[in-house]
Amino acid sequence: METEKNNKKARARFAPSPTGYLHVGGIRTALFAWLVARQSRGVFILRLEDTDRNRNVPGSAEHLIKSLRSLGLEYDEGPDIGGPFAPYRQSERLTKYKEWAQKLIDNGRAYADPYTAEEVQAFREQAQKDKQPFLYRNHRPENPPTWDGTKPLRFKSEPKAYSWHDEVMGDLNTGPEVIDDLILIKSDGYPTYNFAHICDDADMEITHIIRGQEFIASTPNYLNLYEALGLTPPIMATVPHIMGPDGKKKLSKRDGAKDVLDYIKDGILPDALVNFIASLGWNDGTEQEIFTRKELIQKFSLSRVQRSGAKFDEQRLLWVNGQHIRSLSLDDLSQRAQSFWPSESKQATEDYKRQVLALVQDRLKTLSDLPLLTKYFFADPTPNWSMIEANKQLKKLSKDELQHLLKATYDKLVTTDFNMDDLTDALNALLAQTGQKPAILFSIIRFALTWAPFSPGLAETMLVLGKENTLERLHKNT
RNA sequence: GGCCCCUUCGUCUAGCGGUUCAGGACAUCAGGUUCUCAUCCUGAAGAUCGCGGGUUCGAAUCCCGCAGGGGUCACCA
Repeated sequence: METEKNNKKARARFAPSPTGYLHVGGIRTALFAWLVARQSRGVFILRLEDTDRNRNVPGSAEHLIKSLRSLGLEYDEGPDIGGPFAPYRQSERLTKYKEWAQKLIDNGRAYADPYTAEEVQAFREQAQKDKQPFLYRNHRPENPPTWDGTKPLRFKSEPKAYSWHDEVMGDLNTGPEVIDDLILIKSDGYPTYNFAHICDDADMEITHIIRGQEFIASTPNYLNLYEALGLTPPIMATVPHIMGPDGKKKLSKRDGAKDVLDYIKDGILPDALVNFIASLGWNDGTEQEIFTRKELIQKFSLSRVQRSGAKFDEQRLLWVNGQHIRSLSLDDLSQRAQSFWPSESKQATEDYKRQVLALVQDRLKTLSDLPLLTKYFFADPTPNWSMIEANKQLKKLSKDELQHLLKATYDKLVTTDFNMDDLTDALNALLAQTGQKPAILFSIIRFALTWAPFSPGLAETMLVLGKENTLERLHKNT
């Protein structure tokens, strides 16, 4: 059957329900749809599926929108920005669904459901007891009442076998036994997802539906509905779930699936998160692991998406993030780091911060590591001699001996020009002069300057701290 | 229970009948980079390709069973 229509401009939508925040599982279908749209220089659409009034959570639509923007998944049509097929909120499109429903009623393909919810529930329980799948159509009434909007409106299905192509899953087949009379419009007047998404996709000229695995079982029912409405189904792609820590069940909020905005707040770069999520279940067939956004748009293809679920691995996310941080220019990194500096840095100049940043760029796994890594560049560190006790080499020396080494360093540096070459020469000269191993001399100097468990190279650190500051800190510890 | 999908190192994966006693990446461990941490580089360990049958000169790759896992059978999406 057909493969991807990459040459044609896609209209791909992300259609979440505003029922909470977006986690990595949810963002993945958004990302894939976005990639398909951008790849074909087509259109990415956000549509809010808010037809279940009980599940809507106030504020979650705004949160969803913020999440998409934070990740750089900009949409071209959506509830807040409009577009040629507005509105993009299903609760504002009720008349559209009524029109589509009327077509089905007129063709004898929809009818009012005369049963009460309790009666249907009784049928369902009986089926379960008999270990049979529940099919409403086995109870389809012979002479249903006229639909007046107070009862659910059901689709009168025509059971048959289907084969169809899914961009991710390949060719799929089912028999007629899975086709049933779904509810099109609920008794509260709102359409079900099953009906609304088909109407909207048609109205909005959607070309690609990308959705989670849970919809695969109902796809034949949708195909039946498309036929009854005289519609050609869009290209469908079913992506597997991202798995929770146990590796078996899909990742859920219960497993602690984080809000994607929290990753950004924790210093994960949007490009890194996008790279990571894309490569959870997708690769381009080469050994490349790190992709820029541009490369993803070029290389992504639904047909190379994995059919099995993948476990979310935060370790790997951190590695991907580190790779992206390191590939950033200093300018770019400075921009992104702005809100992550420690409070001690308030007085520091931009230029000084840039110098510090250059030293720690290779050491950042996330931007939120910044305070831990840089504090001592902005405020005098507090001496902590227990760190010396814990050091295998230094604990062999007396405090006096250590202070002598610092004094010698001080004296040498007073007459040293603070540039990389002269500092390196001075340190080498001190090694010769004191007869100490680097493991002793450099360690004690590093402690005196930073009192931190780790820091960049000695000469670089002194250079950024500056001569005055370096001498002062050495002096303080003698 | 019916229907559908999935199953390669701990994890993410490459692999589409032979050049693979299965390649890469994360994580782990060891070594190198004048001190630490990190980066970077090198190396090690780690998968009887879920199991059992077939087809074939030859199978992780094709076919059939089985098992395990997942999804679904809502007036939720």
